[in-house]
Amino acid sequence: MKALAMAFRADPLALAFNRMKRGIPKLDDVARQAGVSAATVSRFLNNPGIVATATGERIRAAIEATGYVPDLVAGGLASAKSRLVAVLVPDVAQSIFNATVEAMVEELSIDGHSVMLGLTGIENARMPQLISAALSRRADAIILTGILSDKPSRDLLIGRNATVIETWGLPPEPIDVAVGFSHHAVGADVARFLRGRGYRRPHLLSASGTRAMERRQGFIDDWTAAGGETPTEQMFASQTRFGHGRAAFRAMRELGTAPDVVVCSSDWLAQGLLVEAMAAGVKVPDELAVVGFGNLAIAAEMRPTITTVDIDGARIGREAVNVLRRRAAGETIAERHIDVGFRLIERESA
Amino acid sequence: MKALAMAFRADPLALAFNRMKRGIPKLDDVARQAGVSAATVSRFLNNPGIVATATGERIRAAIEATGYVPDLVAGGLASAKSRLVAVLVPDVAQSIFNATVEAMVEELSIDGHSVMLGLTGIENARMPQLISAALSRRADAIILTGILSDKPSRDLLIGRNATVIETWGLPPEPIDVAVGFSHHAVGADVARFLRGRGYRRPHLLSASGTRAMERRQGFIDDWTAAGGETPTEQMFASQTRFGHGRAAFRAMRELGTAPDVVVCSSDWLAQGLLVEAMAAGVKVPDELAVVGFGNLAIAAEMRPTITTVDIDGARIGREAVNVLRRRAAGETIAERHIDVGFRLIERESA
DNA sequence: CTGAAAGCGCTTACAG
DNA sequence: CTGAAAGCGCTTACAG
Repeated sequence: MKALAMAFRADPLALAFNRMKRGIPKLDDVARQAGVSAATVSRFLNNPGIVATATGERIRAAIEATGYVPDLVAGGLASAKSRLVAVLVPDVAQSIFNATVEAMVEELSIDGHSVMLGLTGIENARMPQLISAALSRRADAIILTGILSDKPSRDLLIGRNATVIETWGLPPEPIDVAVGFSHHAVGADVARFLRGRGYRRPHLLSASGTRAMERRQGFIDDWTAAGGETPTEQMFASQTRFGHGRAAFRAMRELGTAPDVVVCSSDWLAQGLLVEAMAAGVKVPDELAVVGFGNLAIAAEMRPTITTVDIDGARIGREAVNVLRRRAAGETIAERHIDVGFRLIERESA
Repeated sequence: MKALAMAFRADPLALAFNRMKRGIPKLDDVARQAGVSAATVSRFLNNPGIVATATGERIRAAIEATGYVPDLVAGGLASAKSRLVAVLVPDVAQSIFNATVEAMVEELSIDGHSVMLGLTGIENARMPQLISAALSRRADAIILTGILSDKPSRDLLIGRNATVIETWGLPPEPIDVAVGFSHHAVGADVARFLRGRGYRRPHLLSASGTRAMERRQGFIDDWTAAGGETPTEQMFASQTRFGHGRAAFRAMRELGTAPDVVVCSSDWLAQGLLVEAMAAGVKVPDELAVVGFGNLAIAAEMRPTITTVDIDGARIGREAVNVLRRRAAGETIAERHIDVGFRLIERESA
């Protein structure tokens, strides 16, 4: 059955025949049925208000009767608006960006936009191909997490005057608009908080990504500026998963000086650490305190609950889409940075 | 700058002017530059082998020189192939389907397909709109998780002879092809396993979704058929998250008869239960055993490690894409069901 | 408020 | 192996 359809594909006449047989109606069919021109049907579809009520009603009935579904591919070509937004994230399996993606997709679909999802992979290796794919599809906008560092891609996008929203960070020179927060400030805030709580020997557990590195630097800058010793630390190649936290716990125990608090670059790390500490009979936070990052659902649910930094990922997604909305409404966006901030959530683990 | 671009949009002449000014090259520009016809450039792009080597080289150089990026919207309209696949899942925030989505996106992008991501929401409420959107975009295929139960959508897809892959289940009558496993069999297997381990008073903790209900039924059928008492149980409205496991633990303690094992419909539930049990000083599995579902990363990382049912979500994604590949290669797919099976993973918690 | 017509940027059967 | 031409299904300025 499918093979048959494929065989037909090659020949336009056969294709037309095939469509007739299968009865996929097009705009013309609706127009004929309603006794109006194709132009009027198109207007009704895109801007019902400008069509006479009676005409509109006939068209509505014709659409219903024919089961017409507009061809957005053809529409996009004709109008130079794709109603498609590319969302590019590193991964989706277990990602801190998932709440952002979810919020974006929901907001965009309210506006009648579709989402083209691209996974850029570790270190954003596939970013250039995905940018190119987004341009190929004539995406109305590209939303990505992190900062676009690939120079050729940047130039391409700037050259095309593309709408690009960078999220989860505030680069000094965004391509277009950035929605995020200062990772450096997060690190500094955590340092200040821990100092206030009387901790003296922090140990940093970080993923090696750009953003985690900025938080780390923020912590170190603030901590040492206040006279603290340079913290001990451990780094992980890529993503920080639960398992790393466990491994880290063991490695930490072999350090010369025992830390009194561990600053983790994700709640997954913090969780892994916690589980391992409990299994080893180490009391948290009395013998070892733990701070996470992200305020994932688990942070509030673990025992002990995890002190962490809350990032409102869904809000980042909504703000990003909101920029697109304002643009679509003709507004010129003056700000190039939209800071959604963050909140340190004090719980039991530190 | 953006507002200016928008102002231009309305007028095609201005648009053409705008493009020239901004220099977005099209196929014709490449053809002119290479001294060949547009048809030949198109052929080179879609099937380099049928173009003479020297010609191809000139075209390649012209593409490079102009910075041409093909317009897949126009191409899609002309060829009736969108190279777009719609992937429809309930959510992406914390979903058991994420590994499947990830694998699909990666495999599809290898084939040069883009992914249109749709979130169907609780109870797949937005499924009909998303099906319609996918058809509007002329998606080459629609991959969805679960079974498509909405009758109008089913009819629409069947009427259009659409390529539809249903995943994570094996419905008796798939629309087209289904890739998944038997949830009933999972439940039965878990029952058999626990009986073999000597457990006598299972307690079922289930989400109310279709698939969880099938596993529950499979458990009950097998358990009672073997002479077991009908298990006690608790149900959750929608998704099963970590927090539910904690709440469930407390509720369970008020039951008349204390269960000796809890069968959870997800690893998140199991994890929540475990955390709460540990906090309450209840020993797992000696005083209370726990079984999860899904074999998420955390299942192997928790202390104690969680006995669960492994579903190879990534494989489901790959198999689904593989069906599309075989179709594209002209193969007729005889099987309507592709069973990827499951594995009970025996760990410490039960 | 509505219609006729041109055009969006490609692909592809046909003919050479 | 290559070109000329028709066509994919819409949108929209123009004219009424």
